[in-house]
Amino acid sequence: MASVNRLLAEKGFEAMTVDEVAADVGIAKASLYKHFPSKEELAAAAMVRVLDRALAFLDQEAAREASPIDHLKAVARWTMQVQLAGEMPSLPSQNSTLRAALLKHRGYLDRVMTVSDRLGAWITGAQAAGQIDARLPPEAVLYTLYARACDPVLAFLRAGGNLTDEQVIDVQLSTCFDGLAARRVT
Amino acid sequence: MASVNRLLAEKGFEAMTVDEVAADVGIAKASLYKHFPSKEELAAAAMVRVLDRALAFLDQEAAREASPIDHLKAVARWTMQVQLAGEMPSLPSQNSTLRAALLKHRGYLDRVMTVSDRLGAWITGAQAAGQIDARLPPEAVLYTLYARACDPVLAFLRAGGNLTDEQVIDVQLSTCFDGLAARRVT
DNA sequence: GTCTATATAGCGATAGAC
DNA sequence: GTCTATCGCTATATAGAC
Repeated sequence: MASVNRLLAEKGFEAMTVDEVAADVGIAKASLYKHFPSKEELAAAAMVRVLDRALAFLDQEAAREASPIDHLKAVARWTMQVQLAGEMPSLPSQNSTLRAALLKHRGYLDRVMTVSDRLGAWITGAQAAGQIDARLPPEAVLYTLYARACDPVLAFLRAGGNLTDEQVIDVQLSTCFDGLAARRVT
Repeated sequence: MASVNRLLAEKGFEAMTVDEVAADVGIAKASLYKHFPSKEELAAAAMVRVLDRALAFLDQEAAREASPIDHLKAVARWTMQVQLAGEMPSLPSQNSTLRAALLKHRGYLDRVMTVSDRLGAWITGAQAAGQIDARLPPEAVLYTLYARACDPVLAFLRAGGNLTDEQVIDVQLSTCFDGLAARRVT
């Protein structure tokens, strides 16, 4: 599962081959197919796994005393940390066989819905409290947070070599919540 | 070339097949291979084409009387318009054979460098003028603008059905430059 | 330049022995 | 549950005639 996660993050679904996964795990391809009926199901299991990690983080975060926007920032930070650690399988926004398979996958859809509901509560809470721009559609905020999982800027900034991983995340957290434009009042 | 652009935007490099391109154009696959020596070169030509369109837009924009940040906003808007029009071939941030080919492709690299230089001038100009947050590394701003070309939020917001394409772009322009957090002073 | 036909290779998936 | 061996298909790329 960890191998799939890493390869999926590294190369994407189409470029990842089942042979590679099997080789990385150290078993035969046929053995892998005894556990997962298809490449799509294999990838879906990796997606479910990361969503379970996300749900566990949300539980932990909900127990913490903080304002809605601080919870959202913590979520964004966690998401980017997972991506930089190479453990975030990239979501297929493009049309693909994986996308079709995920849209029929109960376990995946249920988890996405649960995560979205819980983030949605923080988003509307933060908007009501004047912490998140109330003019933005809540879905736009939600999608923007999800997009932190596949933000290509993280890898580019890291590749630049001038910033530590934590600095990269701080920059992106600032860009995400405060924008590129200078703020007259901080 | 337009077919490649569209298919590349729709399905990505790995999922796009040369057969599809040939069928879409209405010629035989072998005929296509008389013009382009490989699938990578075919895709690279599409990338070069969109970069030339970008350079033409930068010329036009440079002739307009405006402050650096307004130029940058216009560029971001143009980029998102092209993406929503289905004419933006997605950049391969992941490892792939295309990425390797592009890194050896003079025409592509030259154009990327030229675009980056011209955007870079506006970025540092906007930072000096206090319009862009001066604490952000200029590369972070540059990469963030490039990332508008493959922002998955655009497609998700459009799929939601509640916003017109122009509204989607306005929301994302606001998110990009002003951030998710509410501004105390606008 | 365009076509038909084909070479070549890699991939997802399966058969069947142990 | 794991293996070796292989099927069937599709993809990139090429040969060679017109």
